[in-house]
Amino acid sequence: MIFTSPPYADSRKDTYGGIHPDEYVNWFLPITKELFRVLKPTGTFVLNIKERVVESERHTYVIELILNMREQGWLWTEELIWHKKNSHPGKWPNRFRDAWERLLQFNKAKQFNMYQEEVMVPVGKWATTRLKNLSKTDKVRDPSRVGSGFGKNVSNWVGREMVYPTNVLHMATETGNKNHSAVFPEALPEWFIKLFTREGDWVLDPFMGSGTTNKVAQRIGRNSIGIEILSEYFDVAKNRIDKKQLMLFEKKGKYETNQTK
Amino acid sequence: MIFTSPPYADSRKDTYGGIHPDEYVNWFLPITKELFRVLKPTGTFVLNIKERVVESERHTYVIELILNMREQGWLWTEELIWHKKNSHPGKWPNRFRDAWERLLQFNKAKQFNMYQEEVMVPVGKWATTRLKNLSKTDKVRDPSRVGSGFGKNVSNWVGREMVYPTNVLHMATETGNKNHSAVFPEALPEWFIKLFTREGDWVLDPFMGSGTTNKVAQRIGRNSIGIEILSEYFDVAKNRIDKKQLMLFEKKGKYETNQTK
DNA sequence: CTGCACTATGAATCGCTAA
DNA sequence: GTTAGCGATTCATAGTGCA
Repeated sequence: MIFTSPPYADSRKDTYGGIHPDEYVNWFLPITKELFRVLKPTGTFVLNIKERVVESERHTYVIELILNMREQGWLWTEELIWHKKNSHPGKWPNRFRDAWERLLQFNKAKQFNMYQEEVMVPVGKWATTRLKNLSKTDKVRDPSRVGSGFGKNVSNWVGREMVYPTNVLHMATETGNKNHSAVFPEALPEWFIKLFTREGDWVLDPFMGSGTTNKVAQRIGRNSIGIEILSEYFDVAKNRIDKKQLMLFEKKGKYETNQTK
Repeated sequence: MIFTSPPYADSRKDTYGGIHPDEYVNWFLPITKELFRVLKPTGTFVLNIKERVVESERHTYVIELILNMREQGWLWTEELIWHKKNSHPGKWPNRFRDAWERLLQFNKAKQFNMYQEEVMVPVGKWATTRLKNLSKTDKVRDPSRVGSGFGKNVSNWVGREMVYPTNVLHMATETGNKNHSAVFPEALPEWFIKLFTREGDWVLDPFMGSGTTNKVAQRIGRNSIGIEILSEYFDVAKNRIDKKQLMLFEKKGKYETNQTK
């Protein structure tokens, strides 16, 4: 799988060079093309992104990116929401605090690897009271009154302690650490790595930053690759990841590089 | 303001005729053009919508609609999230339960009416413990470590009981009632009506359905207009809205109509 | 009047089978 | 070969009724 949180348009000018929102799509598409090339057919690409406000409007580069990636062959399977429970406070005259980001799920084929049992969550408190005494209809399949075809057999739920999650993830941002300005919590890549890979599988983060994705991958027994253009971040990542795993990073040799800002 | 939840593409085949996802944008654009015409310059249009899954992919009609509406002159000011706490259960091999919908905010100008104090929420429990003992840095403006220009003065929060909300709304869908298949909770239009209008202002719902928006508008002292093509829904709405308010609905006369399914 | 027990149902999606 | 129809699956909430 590929999990990444690329530099947001213009928002990290001091650290990453800052891509202008209007140029963002054209800057990113050559990269997604390579990601499409290297991802296995059963793999998944999860892109954590959010559009900036430009001149009082949400900029359209994210939704344009989706449309263009579909032209490259990507399937836009799903969009999950990361609800940032402890988002920055603040007050603006025309909007409220931005407390969510997109987690765009792309695939190469309709059939892909997904291990839903790995991310189950505890059932809600309602279950303890609801399932204490079952009525007669609770013990058989009870079809919906509106004829939707929906039905339920409540007795199937007795003893169940874990249920499947929804496509809304509630996670707090991590605070107070790292020399890296775009910090997502470890729980975020961990959730997707567990969901879309098994032990020994490979995880790629093409915008490694301080290496959170790779650190998590290492901790839960996945192989991983990180790519990072800035040596400051690379140094941070090196200190966070087990040394014996760094062979690929440390490879010697000269490389041809394009000129970049 | 305009608040509406149009028929979702194809999803209510039995009740609304069902617009095919591929035709959805072309079907909706003439309507948004008229909405643009009638909305005041300081007004706001809030569109509650979510894309269907078509052949294992999220369909692109919503994001295409955003792009096309901007061509009409609309500003895409913000996208808020409605987190549906009690979303439909269900299990699928390739996705989880869909627990959120989009609330797209469009405006005609950068300056619009917004009454943020009307939707403040109680401060979280963190305040009672966090503010009990203030450190030295808590009492002055403490700039962000990442150089974002953000700063905070914690002592400003002492004694505050209400705070501004975020752009993520947590509300349960309404259950067990109504002869209308697409029920959003009254709290949803209520939040936006309070935020974007004052008493006596006008609220329009061009897809009235069972009249939830109009009922709420009436309860909190706003004038409202609802438009509904199906007489069954109109009858439901009539029973939910105070009779003396129905003059506009009851207007006599024959109308020219286009042929519709 | 409060609390508890119980019931109904909500913008769903996938895959198989029959037409 | 394509499409339409149907069965299977599964949480959390609000409302009602009764003690």
